[in-house]
Amino acid sequence: MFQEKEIEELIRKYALENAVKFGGKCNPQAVLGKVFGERPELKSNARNLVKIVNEISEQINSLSLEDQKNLLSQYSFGERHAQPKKEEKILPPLPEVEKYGKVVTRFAPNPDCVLHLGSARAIILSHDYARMYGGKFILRFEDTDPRLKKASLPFYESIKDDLRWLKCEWDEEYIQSDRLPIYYEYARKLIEVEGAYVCTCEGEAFKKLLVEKRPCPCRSLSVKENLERFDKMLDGTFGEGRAVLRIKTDLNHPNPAVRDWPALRIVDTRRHPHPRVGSKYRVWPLYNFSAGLDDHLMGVTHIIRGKEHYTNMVRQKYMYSYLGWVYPTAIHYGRLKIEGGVLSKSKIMQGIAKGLYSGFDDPRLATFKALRRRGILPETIRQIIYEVNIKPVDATISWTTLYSINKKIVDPIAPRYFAVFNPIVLAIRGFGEERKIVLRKHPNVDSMGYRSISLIPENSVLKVYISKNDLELIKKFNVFRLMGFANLTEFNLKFTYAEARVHSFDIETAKKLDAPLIHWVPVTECVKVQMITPNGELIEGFGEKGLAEEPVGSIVQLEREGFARIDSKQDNIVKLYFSTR
RNA sequence: GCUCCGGUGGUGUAGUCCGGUCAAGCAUGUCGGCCUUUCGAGCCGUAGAUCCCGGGUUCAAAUCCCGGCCGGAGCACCA
Repeated sequence: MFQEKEIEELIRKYALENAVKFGGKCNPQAVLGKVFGERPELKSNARNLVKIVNEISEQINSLSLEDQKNLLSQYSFGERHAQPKKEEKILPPLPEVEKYGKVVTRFAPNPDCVLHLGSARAIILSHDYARMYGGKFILRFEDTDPRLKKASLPFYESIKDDLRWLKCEWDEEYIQSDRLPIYYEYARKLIEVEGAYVCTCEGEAFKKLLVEKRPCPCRSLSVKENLERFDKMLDGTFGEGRAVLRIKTDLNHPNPAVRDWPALRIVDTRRHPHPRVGSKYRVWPLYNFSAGLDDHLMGVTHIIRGKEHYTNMVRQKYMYSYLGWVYPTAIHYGRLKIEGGVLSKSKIMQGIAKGLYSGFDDPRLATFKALRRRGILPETIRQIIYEVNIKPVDATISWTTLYSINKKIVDPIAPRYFAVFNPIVLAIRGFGEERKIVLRKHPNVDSMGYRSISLIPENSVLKVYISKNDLELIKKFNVFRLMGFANLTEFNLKFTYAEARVHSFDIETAKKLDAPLIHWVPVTECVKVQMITPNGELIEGFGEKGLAEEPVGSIVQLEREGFARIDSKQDNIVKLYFSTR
C-alpha cells in the first residue's frame, strides 16, 4: 500500500497531460491506458485502479486549463515523445522460414501474353523474399495448354526481359512442356497408390454426380484397369475429350470445386500443336497437377500467388498426401489494379489485334513494357509492391501515388529543358543584338552543368515559340516573363502569330510586377519534338536543341510540362513519351 | 446457389494474432503558407475516419465472440 502515493502521482501526471492535450478535459480511459503502458503489472488490479483514475480525473477536470498546464510542467516525460518517424518501407518477415533450410520461391507465368502490373506482386515478392533470406528464385514457364491459353514463343523472351528490367534475376529456369515424361511418371505412381483414376465419363454427367457427392463408375476401377486406360490415353486410343485422369479427393468435401479434380487431359496436338514441342505429346497436365508436382519437385518452400489459387491449394493437398509430401507455405494476395489501366490479358490481346492499341507498350495498358516506355522506373514498381504488401484484398492504386513515387526518384536526376507544345510564334520587336542565354540543367544540382540558348534576331526581330496553352495566362498580365530571358510587354495576338516588346530583363522586375513565367524556345535554334501522352495521343511542338543530345531512354523534365522519357531520335525529331507531371 | 476470404480518412497502408502509452500512425492526394527564374522538387502547417453495421464479453474493443450488410475469389478436360 505504500506504493499508492506513487501510483496516484503517475495517474495525475497522465491525466494532466491528457487534459492539456484535449482542451482541459481528460479521458479516464486514455489515462488508464497510459498508466498500463508504463506499469503493465498493474493490470491485475484494474478494477481498483479505475476508481482512483476516475477520482483523479474529476479533480483535474475541475481545474482551469492554465492551472493544468502549470501543474503539468512539474512532471517530466521520458524519451517516448521523440521517436524518428520516417522509416524505410521494408518487407515484413516471411512466415515459416524456420521450417525450411533454405527459402525457395518461384514465379510461374503462362507465356501466352506479356506481363503486366497484375503479376508484379508475385514477381517482386517472390524474388525479394528469396534474396532476403539468401534463398533461390525459380522461373517456371507453365505452358501446358496448347489449345485455349496457348503459349507463344516471343512471350518466353519478353517475360524474361521484363523480369530483368524489374531487377528480378532468377536462379533456375524450367519449362513445363519439357517435363511431360515426369508428369506421366507421377500419374502412374498416383494410379498405383489408388490416388487417381482415369475417368471416361461425359462432362455433364460427371458434374451431376459430383454435385450429389456420388462417385462415378470409373472411380472403382482397379489399378490394373486404370494403368491400361492411362496407356490408352497416351497411345491415342482415347480421343480428345474422351478421358481424363482424376485425383481422388473426399467426395464429401464441402466445396464441390475440390472434389475429384482433373489432372491430365487429352489435347489433339495435330490440330493444336504446341509452340515448342509441336505434336509430340497428346496428354497434357492441368494446372493443379503440373504446378503441384513441380512445386515439390523443385523444392519450393513458399508459394506466393493470387488468391484465385486458394482452392487450388486445397485440391493439391490431396495429391501431396498420396505422395507423402508436405505442401509448401502458400501465401495468397489480392488483385493489384491501377485506376484506368488495362490489366486483362484478353483485353490486351484483343485490343492489339483490333488495332485499338499501338502495341504491348501502348501507354493505356498497364503492362511493364508500357510502364517502362513511359519512364516509370522499376524501383517505383517495387516500392508500390512493398507498400501494398501481401494482403488477400484487392488494391487499386492510383496513378498519382505512382507518379509521386516515380517523381521522387527521377526529379534529382532529370535535366530540365524547355519544350513548347501547341506552339505559336512570338515576335519580339526591337531586339537588335545577338545573345546567348545560359541556364542550369538542374536548379538544385550544379554538377549537372549548363545548357545554352543562342538568340539570333533578324531585322531586329527575335522569334520564339510559346505555347497557345499559355495565351490565357499572358493576357491577364501587362508583363510576362520568358523564363531565364526577358520580361515582355505590349502583347498583341495576331491571326497566326503574336507580338511583344521587351520590357526589361531582370528577374527582380518580373517578381515585382508579379509577372507569370512562361517557357519558350527560339525559332532559330530548336528541334522538333513529338510526345505520346498517357492516353495514347501524339502531340507535337518544339524543344531546345539540347534535348537531342540527351541519350535515348533518359528522363528529362520539360519545365512546366512534366517529366518525359526520350524514346527515340531521328531526322532532327525527338520523340518523347510523357511520364508524369 | 455452394465454398472460402476480406471490410481502417479520397486512395494505399500500419495497428488486429497476444484487448490498454490508439479519442487511431504513415504515405499520397486536398487546402494554405514559405522557398524557388517551372504549375517540379523541398520545407512548414491545415482539413479529412461513425476503425462496415448491430449486439455481446470486459474496468477497457479497431483488436475477442455472435448476428447482419457489403465487397472479392473459386466452383473448366484455363493458368
